[in-house]
Amino acid sequence: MEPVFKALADPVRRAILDSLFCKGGQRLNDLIEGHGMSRQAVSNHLRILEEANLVAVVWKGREKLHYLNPVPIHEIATRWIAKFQTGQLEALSNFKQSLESQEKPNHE
Amino acid sequence: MEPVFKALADPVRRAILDSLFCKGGQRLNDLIEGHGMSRQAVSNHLRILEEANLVAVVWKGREKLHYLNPVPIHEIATRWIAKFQTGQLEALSNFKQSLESQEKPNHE
DNA sequence: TTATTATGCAACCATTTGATTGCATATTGC
DNA sequence: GCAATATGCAATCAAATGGTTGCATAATAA
Repeated sequence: MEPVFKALADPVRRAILDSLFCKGGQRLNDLIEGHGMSRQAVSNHLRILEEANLVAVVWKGREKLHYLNPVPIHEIATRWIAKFQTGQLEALSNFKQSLESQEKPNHE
Repeated sequence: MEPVFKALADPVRRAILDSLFCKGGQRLNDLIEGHGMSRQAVSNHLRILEEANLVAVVWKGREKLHYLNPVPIHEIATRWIAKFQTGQLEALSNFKQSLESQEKPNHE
């Protein structure tokens, strides 16, 4: 889970995921276009995405085809974010309670 | 949105969010316990969480009370993650298609 | 075979990040 | 007022990050 959060923290990597979402099976050279950076820079980002299992690769001869793997994102959504969603009312309740008592502090 | 992703990338900050989810209104000194780091280190993390609007604060005298704000997490879920969820079948389709044609490359 | 294409690996560098320490400010309680 | 408490600000430093360049390897194409 940790590598997924780290991988998603970079806007270039999120853009790569967007690109792979729209069109799967792109090669490294395909993904370079539109990011204004060197091949190695994009390659490094792809490595981080692969290590987080966000991108799956298929070698076809000398070409490395990249595909978005949506599973880790789904897990973030269900295992981590969902927790805060269900508790949303409770958290807001905590917050509002404090606002109400804000004007008379230390009234014990 | 960018500051939210950055803020969520650090495990200490996610632990702080967990703690505030369980118990809202904690002070800085409360949040220090259990992380094994200095007050300033926790304070820096809290600043990043505040800048990402993930944590709301209420001053009460000399005490700064911290509350989880679940809204940015909800926005990540609906505006960013949801996109990949709806396209999950399509992404998997892309991936499987490539696996099927993997054994006979360059057959055009 | 030879040139071209697609990619990986390694070294290097600048910037950012995460943490610590020391000092300053403001509020509370005696 | 004065000590203790709660926090912020600034300087410093090590480590991680993001990028570039140069060279190496492997597969395709002429």
